Amino acid sequence: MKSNQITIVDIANELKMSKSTVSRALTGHPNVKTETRAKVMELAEKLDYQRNMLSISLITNKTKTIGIVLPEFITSFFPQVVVGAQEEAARQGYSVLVSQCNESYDTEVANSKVMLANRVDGVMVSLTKETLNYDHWKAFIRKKIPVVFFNRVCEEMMVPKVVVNDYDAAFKAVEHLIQIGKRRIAHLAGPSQLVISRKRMNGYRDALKKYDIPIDEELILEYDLNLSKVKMYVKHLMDLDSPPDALFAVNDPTAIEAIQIIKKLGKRIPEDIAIVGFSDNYGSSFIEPSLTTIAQPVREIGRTAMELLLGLMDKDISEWKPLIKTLDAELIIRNSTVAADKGV
Amino acid sequence: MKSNQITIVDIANELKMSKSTVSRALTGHPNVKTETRAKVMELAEKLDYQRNMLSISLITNKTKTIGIVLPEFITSFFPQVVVGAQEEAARQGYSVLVSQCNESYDTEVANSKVMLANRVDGVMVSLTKETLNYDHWKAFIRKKIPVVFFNRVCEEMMVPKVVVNDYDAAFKAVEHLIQIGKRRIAHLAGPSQLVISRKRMNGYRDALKKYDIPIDEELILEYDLNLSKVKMYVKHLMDLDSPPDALFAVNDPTAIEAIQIIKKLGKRIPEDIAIVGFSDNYGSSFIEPSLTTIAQPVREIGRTAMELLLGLMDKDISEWKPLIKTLDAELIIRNSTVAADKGV
DNA sequence: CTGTTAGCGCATTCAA
DNA sequence: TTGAATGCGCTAACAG
Repeated sequence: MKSNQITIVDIANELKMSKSTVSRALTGHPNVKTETRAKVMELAEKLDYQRNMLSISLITNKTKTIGIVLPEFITSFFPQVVVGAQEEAARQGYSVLVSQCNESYDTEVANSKVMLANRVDGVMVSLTKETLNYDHWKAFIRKKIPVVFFNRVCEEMMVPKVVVNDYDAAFKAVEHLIQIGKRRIAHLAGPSQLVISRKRMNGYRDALKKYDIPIDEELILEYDLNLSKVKMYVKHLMDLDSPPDALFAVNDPTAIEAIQIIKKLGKRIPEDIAIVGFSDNYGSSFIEPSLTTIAQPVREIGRTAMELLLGLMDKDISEWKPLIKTLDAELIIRNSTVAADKGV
Repeated sequence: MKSNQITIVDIANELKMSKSTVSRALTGHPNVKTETRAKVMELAEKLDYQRNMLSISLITNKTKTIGIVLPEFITSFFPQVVVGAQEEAARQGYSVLVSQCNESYDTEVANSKVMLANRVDGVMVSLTKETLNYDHWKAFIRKKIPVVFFNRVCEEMMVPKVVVNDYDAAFKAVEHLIQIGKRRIAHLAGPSQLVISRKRMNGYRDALKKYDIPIDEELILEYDLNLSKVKMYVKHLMDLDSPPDALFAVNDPTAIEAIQIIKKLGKRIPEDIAIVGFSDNYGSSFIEPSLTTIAQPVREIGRTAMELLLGLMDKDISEWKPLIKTLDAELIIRNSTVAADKGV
């Protein structure tokens, strides 16, 4: 079926010249008379000619499109990453195909197929919390399509990754809790298949060790990031014979949920229990008490991952270096750990 | 440049049959011997063959891709709409190309060109707050590419649109403020070029009229949705000789900002001033006091818009009906208008 | 049921 | 500097 859009042929006919000349004029080829080029450009403009990327892609075997596959789209984190990534992509003349997986492994696999079918030039991936098998991403490497992971990365694949210093940040967060005098620090951790969960957990453990605080496994709960379960875990912790005096949550949505539950329980934050989150999501600054958390350079993560990915574009697969970029995340101290005295 | 991916030719050669047979087998054409099809499918599976959508699109002149152009990606609203839209698209075998405009008209125009170059089969659009000229979208109609607007719609274009009953919802919100005894109700409105701003404004005005409350233009401020300016507007209102006893904000981010400022000013909410927002964004339920607002069926908006758009796909342009779907938005009453008595 | 041929829109050889 | 011819990977029309 013929397209109903303007093509090079239309321009060529109108101008009574060959398609190849028109093509050359349009693509900025040097061997075209200035006058000819001007005529072509003018008519193209007038007819609102738009290059058909499909045919160009078919020939060049490049689509100038990057796939971005995300675990979810609900928290403010991933959309912001996309903004950074898209900015960098646009700057280098690339479009972006975004898809989110509702934290489902099956959807992730399906989305990876969509990316392949659309012949993206590369993919930027953050894994779902369910993902344990990486064959669908390894297939990209086999087909020489570059993959860059960010945030939720795959450890066993030797490809570039962009992460924040989760370990250090978690360490600092817990150290902060210790420094304000807390000793029974609970950790509501993420699922252990996620590297970030494990790193944050390690930071937590090592901070306690450094200050010779015995690690009480009773205070460490691993959960699947399903927010509706936070209530159960928090209640469980608060019902312990010796309840925690602080809580380090794996992320902000979890911490925010916990704050609301703890307030309903009639406990004071931070006096009875101090709380720290991770990511500085929207809302963390105005929940009461405001949440002490770790701020991640969100857009920067997207921009960097895209930069790394596009950097692989013209290189042979043998030159792909599994560079791991670690960006700094910072502790932001707010009222959930250090109460401000302000009149209400 | 040859692709380094498996093609139909590879399979045909290996199996010593014609490309057309392989193609037919792969696409589920009826006229293929079961045995032949089985052989092809098996080898395709084994070689991890992936159909090249580019060439198919070039032939069929359909990309099975829908563009979604958004004004921003920061508030939780638009990403959620995308989730709904993407679900429906996937259900019907379509991919989605998402781009956001940072509320910039120029970026919107640029993004529309990207969509054209990528030959999307249709676009789902919500305008930036700057957009006053719609030529770039009219060009789509001229090229027979269907356009559906949602949320921030273009009134002068006769295409399908998905909106919520902004007028009614605003009316109900203000009526609610009146019913709890407020009389000097201010409105921090959105830019008047946005239809939603005007509709919400009209709902506000008509509610006051219905209850014979004189409209005080002093209490109506139009602003550009730049949150950093909320402080100025709120202070201005509170400094009036006769300050407002209620505030209807054009959206939740604005209302949340206002709440924080008013609290710092030492005023009580809702006693001194009650506040209502619009959209029920993330955070509105846990800011203190929790925000009375209008809940929009966010995913439903995305799903419906995509449905409308895909519904136009096989139809001739003459059959495109400028159907306007209006979804219901509901008032959610929280503590920013009706204080709950709870011990702290 | 299977093979052959043409062509989608364009960039890119090779000739002129 | 320009034109003619080839083909990217695939589907569809036409034969056999």
